[in-house]
This record gives sequence, C-alpha cells and structure tokens, in this order.
Amino acid sequence: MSLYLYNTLTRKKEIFIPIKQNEVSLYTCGPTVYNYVHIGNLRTFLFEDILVRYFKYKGYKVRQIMNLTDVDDKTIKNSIVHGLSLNDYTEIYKQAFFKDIEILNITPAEKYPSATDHISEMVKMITELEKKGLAYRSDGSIYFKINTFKDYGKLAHIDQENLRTGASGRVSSDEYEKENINDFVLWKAHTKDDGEVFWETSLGKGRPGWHIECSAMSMKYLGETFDIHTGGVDNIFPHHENEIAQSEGFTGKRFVNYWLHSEFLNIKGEKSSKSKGNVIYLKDLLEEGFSKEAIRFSLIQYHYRSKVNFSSDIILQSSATLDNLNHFINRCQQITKEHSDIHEQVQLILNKGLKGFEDSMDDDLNISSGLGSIFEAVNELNKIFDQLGKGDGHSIIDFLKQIDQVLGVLNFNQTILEEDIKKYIDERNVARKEKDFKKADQIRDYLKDMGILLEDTKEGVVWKKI
RNA sequence: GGCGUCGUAGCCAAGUGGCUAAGGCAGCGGUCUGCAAAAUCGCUAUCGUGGGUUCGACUCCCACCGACGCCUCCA
Repeated sequence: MSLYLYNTLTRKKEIFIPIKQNEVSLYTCGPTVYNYVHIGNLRTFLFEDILVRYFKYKGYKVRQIMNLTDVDDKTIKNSIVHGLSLNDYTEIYKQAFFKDIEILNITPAEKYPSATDHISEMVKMITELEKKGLAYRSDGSIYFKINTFKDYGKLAHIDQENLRTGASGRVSSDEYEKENINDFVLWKAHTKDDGEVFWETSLGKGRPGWHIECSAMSMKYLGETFDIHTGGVDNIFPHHENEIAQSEGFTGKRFVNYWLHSEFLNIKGEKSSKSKGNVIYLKDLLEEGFSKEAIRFSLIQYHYRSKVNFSSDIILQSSATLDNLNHFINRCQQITKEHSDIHEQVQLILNKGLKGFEDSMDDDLNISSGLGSIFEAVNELNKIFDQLGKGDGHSIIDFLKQIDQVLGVLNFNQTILEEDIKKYIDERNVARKEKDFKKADQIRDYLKDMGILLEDTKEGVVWKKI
C-alpha cells in the first residue's frame, strides 16, 4: 500500500511520490549546538527516525541530511561567556548530541553538515539573491525583501497583511534598518557583540543569518528540489517559510515537495523550551533509572502530530509495556515443543498483525494504531501459547524483529543461558518433584537476587533477566 | 487582535456518519499454579457543554467552556 503523509503546505494527507523512484531525499532541521538537546528536541529527532526507518522498511533508499547550527546569537554569546572559541564551544555540544542520539538508537543521517563549513555556499546564494533584486543592504547587513516573493506565507498560511499587524509592538530595537518588519536577515554585519566571530567575504565582514544555512546546505546535498523537509512545528514560521522564500527566489523552482512537522512535547501542560526553563535532558532521565528503551518508546508511541504531555508516568507505563513484550519474546524463544498443529493459524495471526501495522503506518505514520495491531496479535498468540511449537516461535520472533526495524526498542538477546544457572534450575526441578518446596523456593529466591526470574509453565521452566 | 491544534474510561491513547467505541498501563474478581510469576477470562466510557443538519453523530456545522501552540530565538 502507498504511504500517505500530512503535508503542512497543503494541510492535507497526500500520497507520497518521490522524485526518484524508491529513493527519498530528506532534510531534517538539526540542533543549535549551544547546549544539550532536551527531551522535546529528541521527540522531533525520534519522529524523523521513525520516518526514516519506515521508509527503509518499505524498501526505500533514504538520503537524510541533518544540519548542525553552530553559529548564531546563542552559540556566540555562550562561547564568549565560557571563554572558548566558537568552534571549541560548539564541538562539545555536537559530540553530546551524537551521544544522545546513539543512546536513543536513532539511525544516523548520511551527513551532518555544520553551518560554519558552508559559508561560501551561503555567500554565493546571497550574492545571487541580491543580484536578482530580492535582497537589499542596510547598515552593512543584507535582508531578504519578502514582498518580492509573492508566495510568502504559503507554508504558515499567513498573509503579509496579518504579519504586519501581528508583529506590532514587537519590533526589537536593532531591527529598525529593515524596510519591512518581516524582512529577514541573510547576512549580519559584524558588531562588537560577535567578538572574534566573523567572516571576511565579498559581502563584507559579518556572519550568516539563521535561515540561509538550511537553504544552502539542503540544496548542496539534496538538489534544488527534494522530497521532504521536516522539523518541529515552531519551525514552520518563520524558519521554513523563509527558507522557501530564499530558496525558491534563488532557483525559481519548487524547493520541497513535502513539509512534515512534529508537534510539541509539553511538560506540565506547557511547551518545553530552554527559554522557559522547563527542560528535561536525556541524562536526567537516565539518572532517574529509566532505561533508554523505555525513554525511546515513551517518545515514539504517540502520533507525531499530537501534543504529548510528558511526565515520568508515561515512561513508567512504557517501561511496563516493553517488559511485557520482551517477556513474550523470551517465552517464544524458549518454546521446547517440536511440532505444531497450528502453524497456519499462527501465520494468519502474524499476517493480520503485520498488515494492521503497515496499514496504520502508511496512514501518516499512525504508530499508536499500529502498535494496537501488534498487541492484538500478541494477545491472540498468548491464547494458544501452549500449542505453539519451535517453528511457530521462530515465526513470531521474525515478525517482531521485522516490526522492531521500525520501533527499535525490543530486546531479542535475553536468553543466553549460563550453565550454572541451568544447574540451579535443574536442582530446583528435582526439589519440586520431591515436593521439597522450601528448597525450591530458596533456589528461586536466590536466582531472583541474582536477577533471574523463574516461571513454571506447562511447557517447563521459563526464565528471564530482570 | 490574526491563525491553528486539541478535549474519548483512574492514567495514556487509536478510531468511525450506522455492526460489541482499538490498544497499552494501573486496579478489582475468577481460572491456572505446591505457592508465585506469566498467561487467560470478566468488570471499569451516555466520546468537554449546549444547539443544529441527518432516518441516524462521538464522528459534519454553529456557539460556548477549557487546554495548548504559532504570529518573536526556539524541535
């Protein structure tokens, strides 16, 4: 079945048709490396991960580019405060970012270009925009003139009239040079606040504005028109709107076919953002003892266009859900029965589960509904678990491994049985046969202390690590 | 002021103009078990409020209440 994605540009679910068959070109707005990324940032990166993983699951080749914004007001300000060069300062947070996404099992992008490595590409673009009359100089800075771009506002669905009234009273004092309040800066003339951070270019001494990096780098690595551009909803305006204006102004071509935006993660009902101070970092959650899988699962299990009200409760619930699923895997791996009379029935259940999952995911990545199909399959399999044979167990594991290509949270390596543990289990079985339950319980408690939980089932003893 | 999203059980969360409103977590009761655990069965929702359209709405329309967001750096 075809994949449908909600396109912010049209406010509709649209069937996804890539420019090149079976290939996806994807640009995902990355972090500004002035601090650690917080849990809200990570939600967006995880949404993008699910998108990438699902494309790969469906057999697409994915080329994903994620930028690192390593020059802007905040990176400059913080580096000066800490007495470090801009590069030394941002390098700390680039590495921290890579570590965080690795912990959360996020598939790496093909490339993570940094803004500061692409100054010449940006200069070239700005020069051309100026030549075309879409930009103007003022006090050494260069601004994009939005009223030269007739489609300005098409992404955010804001018209230029509303922009003017909406922005009244919010003019910051250093922006008086602009002809129009919503014109945005392409190149910022150097000021003393920027310290040592500047580039001497044909445009003058200064640094790039924020929006231009994404246009320059996405087009460099993905072409003038590419398939998908993503980010958080807060990027819709002005960031992505401005990207469209400068990119389409520059090329005269359509910039991006599909714009996808993930909703916010709220904390105590409010948007989590560094400026509000209500931020949670990954390391906080790990220090509280939550597993990285539970954290990942708690952030991916909701639809990406729904707001999530984040709390430790949702990680606890996710953790319990994952434990149950992993335990199911464990039991499937320990099936001892050789033959099965119900193999066809099992296949039917698995096929239905897989179809349910795919149909849901095809519908704009409706993962909550997709998970429902998986749990339904697990439930049906549990009902007939006593009758399952080894072959069924393998089929079920294959099914879950397939699903987990997208989810990336399950544990298939739980049952490496050390010999001495096996000895204890045998010893306990003897005790049970002799109805020496006191001794049997002692062994069970002993193993529990060692982190091995035993379960007596009709098909024998099943154990798992806890 | 302009634009927009959302309000489904104790918590989280899908979904649909009309069959029993998915699923997860938690709880209670039963089955199974030497006891547990796991599993399983049962129980827990007049789908924010008030109107309207319709043979029929939780689903469409209007109003209201409430939550949140964008319009300014922000995932």
